[in-house]
Amino acid sequence: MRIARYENAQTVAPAPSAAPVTRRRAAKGATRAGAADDTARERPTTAGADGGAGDIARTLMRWYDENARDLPWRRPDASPWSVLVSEVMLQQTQVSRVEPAWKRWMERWPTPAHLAADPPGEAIRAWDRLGYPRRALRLHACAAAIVERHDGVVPDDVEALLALPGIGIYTARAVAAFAFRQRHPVVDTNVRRVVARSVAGTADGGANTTPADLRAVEVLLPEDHEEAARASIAFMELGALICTSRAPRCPECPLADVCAWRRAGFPPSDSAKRTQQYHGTDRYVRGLLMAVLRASDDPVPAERLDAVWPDADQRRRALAGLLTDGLVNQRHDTYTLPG
DNA sequence: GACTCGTGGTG
DNA sequence: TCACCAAGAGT
Repeated sequence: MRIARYENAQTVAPAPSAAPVTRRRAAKGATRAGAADDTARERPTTAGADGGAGDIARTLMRWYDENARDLPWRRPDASPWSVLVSEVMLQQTQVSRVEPAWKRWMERWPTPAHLAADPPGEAIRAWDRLGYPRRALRLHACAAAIVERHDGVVPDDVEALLALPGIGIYTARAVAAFAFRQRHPVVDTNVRRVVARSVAGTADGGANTTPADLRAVEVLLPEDHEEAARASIAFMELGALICTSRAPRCPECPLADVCAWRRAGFPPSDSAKRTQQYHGTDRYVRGLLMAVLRASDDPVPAERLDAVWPDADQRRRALAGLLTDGLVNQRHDTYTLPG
């Protein structure tokens, strides 16, 4: 795990303190020595005293059993295709926004062959406002590749998955682990953060998954494949629910007793946050153009696209980019989603 | 490795 | 309010 840089104190979550409810209990008076920190009582389990790697995974799995969200793509009857779709939708998009879109998507296109049989523009339209519509286009291309290369069956090995459009280092491993219950380190931003804090003692992980990250997580996984798959999703769930980027709930964390970041006094991160404005950017104008095209069943005249944004130069850049990306087709002076 | 690519939730 | 940030991938 790459050692994190330090960010300015402003963006760092305050070192977690006892919640009011724990204060009340403390006021009643804990007499046992060492019981003053009754935040420990709120933790369902604690990691083993030796702090071994296996203990972290097992502690996390026990915590996961009690605290995991009931998400449809995690259910035992979820198909590999449905898991793959969920993973692509979840790339940079919150669970709360993905869930309804995923349900509609799976009802309409229950297999790769169903999706591949429809034009890519329909995938882009159904993607609606999930963001990054190139993901929809790649997911459609992914379905077509699965049909062509794998007889419509989602492949179960990482290398074959990695070769599919829109499937990168994270998603390939996530599908192999969660859909096929294989033993692979699955490293996303949540896992990088959990391991950076609990093991390395730094506030956050790196921006991308490195081979070193994969090795650091691999040694934490149980040997058993099914248990490794459960541990992997438990790491992610802890990062999503407890060990969050902004306001971690350390008093509720099952790893609090072994957390290196906590032991070190919650040293801040110095990772430079890049100021990202959205409104008025080329990306924003792309979004405006795509919204018009998604909403129309007929070819859209250029004048209608011209109306979405006053800056003609910016409009032209955005539209050119969309054409280059294959998200938009041009016919004479009209535009459509790709057919 | 830095940069691009949407949209909305949140503290 | 507003800056951060959310299960990354591709170039």
